[in-house]
Amino acid sequence: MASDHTRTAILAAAERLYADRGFGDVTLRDIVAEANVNLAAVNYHFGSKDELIAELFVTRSIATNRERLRELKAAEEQGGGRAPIEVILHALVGPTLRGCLGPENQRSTAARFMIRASIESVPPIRRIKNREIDHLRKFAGAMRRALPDRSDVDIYWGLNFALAMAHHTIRESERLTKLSEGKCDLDDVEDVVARVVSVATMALTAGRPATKAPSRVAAR
Amino acid sequence: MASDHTRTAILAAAERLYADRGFGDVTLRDIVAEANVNLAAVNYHFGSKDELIAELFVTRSIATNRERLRELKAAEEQGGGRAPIEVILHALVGPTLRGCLGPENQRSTAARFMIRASIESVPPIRRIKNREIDHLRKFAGAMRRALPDRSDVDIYWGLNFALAMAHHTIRESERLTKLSEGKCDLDDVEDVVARVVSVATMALTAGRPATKAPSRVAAR
DNA sequence: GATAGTTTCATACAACTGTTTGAATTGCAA
DNA sequence: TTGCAATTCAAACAGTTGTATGAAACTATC
Repeated sequence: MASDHTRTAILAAAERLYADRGFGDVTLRDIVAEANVNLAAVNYHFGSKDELIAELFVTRSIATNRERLRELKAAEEQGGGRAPIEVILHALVGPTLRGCLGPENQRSTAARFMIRASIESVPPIRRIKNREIDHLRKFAGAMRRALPDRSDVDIYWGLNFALAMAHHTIRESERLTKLSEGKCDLDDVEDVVARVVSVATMALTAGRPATKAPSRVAAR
Repeated sequence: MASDHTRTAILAAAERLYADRGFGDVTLRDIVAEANVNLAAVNYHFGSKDELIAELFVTRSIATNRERLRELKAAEEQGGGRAPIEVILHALVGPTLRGCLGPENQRSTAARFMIRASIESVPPIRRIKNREIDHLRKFAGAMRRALPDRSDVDIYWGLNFALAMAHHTIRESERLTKLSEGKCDLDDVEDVVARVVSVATMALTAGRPATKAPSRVAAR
């Protein structure tokens, strides 16, 4: 019962700070200062710093996965159990990209926190992270249904590359902007999503499905 | 002068530990224990922990970039100043992938350290990292020469996606193995390189070169 | 072999970490 | 109001961190 105000303030402050500065740099004292609560409040309400991080991660993890699965299910139901591969990939990378890119002021703290979590991987998060594999398997299943001719290996590689492009673009968005001298517009989120989905779709549909190596590259 | 033995031992131990466990978890005491030297030796030989990390990163950074550029230059000279895009991409992602994947025992500590550095980005490294942009620009230049019809934007996105796939595959290699139940063979490095190069090539060559969006994706 | 310069070593230091403690304060039910 | 539990708070705790110190052990030159 009670107001829960302190708990909430700690969660919000922690998420914001972790998202901005990473787990390594943020101390409990930083968090309680930002939240305007007493130092001991963290241990009182959460037990330990690790449990605070874990709660943060679990909450956001569930929310993100739910959003992705919602998009996926809607697409599959509409297609009678089989959604186009582009739409599946859209459901996979869209939510995260939309949350982490776009104009500065409308970027979701939650999404930025999740990116941090996927990068820095502190112990409390690493322990939980295995569940995500089950989540990804659902997408692999949908992709298999969309591309019944492709081998499992190709499906998993396509899934891997789709996540790679989405996450890397978010993580290195600053560098890409600088490298391209602003020519790559990271604020146009839907364009970014379209590019990632497009390339991932090509990766999954091009070449001959049967053979192991998807293409030959001149070595010399 | 002198033996330099201590210096070298510290560098080697630090690189190994950082590569394995990340910057956050490894203390100076871990390093000197692994190197069998006295605690004060680090500050004596390097000045500070940050300077040790910086020296490690600079050294490896130069070496990796030199290897990539060597492959690139050889290819361009052989092609009369214009190398095929596949070969350029091969030079870009090949060295890193070869160093970080493959059978456990032959993975290069240096490459794994660089991956850590590209992920955890501690302050001393962040300061140096800007130079890499100049290095990437050389690859962007080569890619532009290989694909004169492509817009700069597409070139940079292709470059970004190529690095994305390479780095993400290395970073999440364990998860990909687990997700695919071993079906994706991360030890077959040349297959991985071929896949990354193949997809990146498609990203750079498919669709119509002129328009901004490389392809349309069904939004519904 | 004495001397000067370099390198090692054990030890101490100050700063910071997450956590604990026990007393004060608050909120609410009887 | 009284009583009791939940919550807040300042202070201290024990552990770890990177760094500094000054004496000891080397190494090479004369």
